Amino acid sequence: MATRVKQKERTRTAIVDACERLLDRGVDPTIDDVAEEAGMSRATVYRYFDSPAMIVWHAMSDKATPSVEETFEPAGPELRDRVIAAERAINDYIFGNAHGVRRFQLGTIQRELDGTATPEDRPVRRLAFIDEALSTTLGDLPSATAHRLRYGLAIAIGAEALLATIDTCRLDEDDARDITRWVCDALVDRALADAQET
Amino acid sequence: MATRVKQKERTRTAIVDACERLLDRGVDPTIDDVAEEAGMSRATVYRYFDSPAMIVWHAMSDKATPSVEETFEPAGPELRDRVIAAERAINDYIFGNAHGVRRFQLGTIQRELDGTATPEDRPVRRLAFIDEALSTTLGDLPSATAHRLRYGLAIAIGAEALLATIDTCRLDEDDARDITRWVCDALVDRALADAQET
DNA sequence: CCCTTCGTGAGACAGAAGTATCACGAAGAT
DNA sequence: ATCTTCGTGATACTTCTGTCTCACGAAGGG
Repeated sequence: MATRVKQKERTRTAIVDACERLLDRGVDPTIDDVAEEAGMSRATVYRYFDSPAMIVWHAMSDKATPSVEETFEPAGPELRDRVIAAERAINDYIFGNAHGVRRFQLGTIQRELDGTATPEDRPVRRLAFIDEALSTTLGDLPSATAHRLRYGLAIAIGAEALLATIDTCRLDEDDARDITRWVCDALVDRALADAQET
Repeated sequence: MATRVKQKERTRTAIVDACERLLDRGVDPTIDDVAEEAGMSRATVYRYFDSPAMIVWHAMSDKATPSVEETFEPAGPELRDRVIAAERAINDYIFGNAHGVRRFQLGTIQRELDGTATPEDRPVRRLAFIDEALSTTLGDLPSATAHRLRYGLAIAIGAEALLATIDTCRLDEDDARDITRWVCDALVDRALADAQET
């Protein structure tokens, strides 16, 4: 049935691209800003996105993030090294783009409050890195342990750890990074210990 | 020189209380709503708070949370038990009031983006619980280890862990809680191991 | 008890969010 | 080639945010 799919796709992309350009310029875009930058009517933008926060959310989702390949290229097969490589890659990005990350997080929470959160609509980026980190060891871990490690790491690697350490506890960045590394390492220890016991 | 301190205090409290009542009624209050509920002028409310999010933030801060005493009353001196007690108390509250917690978090992030975040303006609640959990063992841990454990736990116990597990990774609540407990336990293991080495 | 100070109320105003309506014109079908 | 469908532009309107001004009146000092 899908009518005028390409046209809609082009419009949607144009909106998100316009928003990205505005974000790069450092402005906090309103719907009007995005509409003007994209060269289209306010009404059209509203047909695609409910709120400015949602456009920003999609624009940030499309932004360049570190690549999984480059991250693990220098890493050996050791679980500990690979996890630390993942921590470094993701948290370098997160802590280095704190402002944009917070804006993105604002969108995530708003989606949840609106009830407009849709599970399938974006893959969780960090999980690609975590899974790659676990890939060499996955066979050696009980599946329950692998599951706990996967999502335990997801708590310590990512935007939420930034919010907890920097924004809430008001640690400085070096301190925060030291702690996230320590947490990741502790989770690896525990996962390996769980594996031994079985 | 503080003039009319009590009057200002009364007005401020009236605003926050009005906001709490509205939140209890399930509405997402606007400034107008709060002003009407508090029986005062919009202008007055604006004199005390920059945005609706900030009123909500303060109202949520004042809401009843579990008490430190009750939480640790049944716990022994064992670090592991005390940490798990803290995890249960805080995360029971967090996961049980997810909606309000998300709204609160919205305010926290917005403060950070606005540059209006003020470190001293609220104590970080979870740290009171974490410190009470560590209190019996603190002498046995190197200070660097205690520091890492304190803030490592702060990542796993609290609103941000809810955001990471439920909202971002879309785990169900039981799964999420199992993982936060496992993370806390792993951090305790690692802290005790660090202490041994020294 | 008076008088200054200052918190408050009332209302105007601008900007942005968000909704609704209608006409236009290009995409897709026959 | 013609007709229908539907995405878009334009525009008006409502609500909320956030700022500002000015007059009132009670608190607190003399």
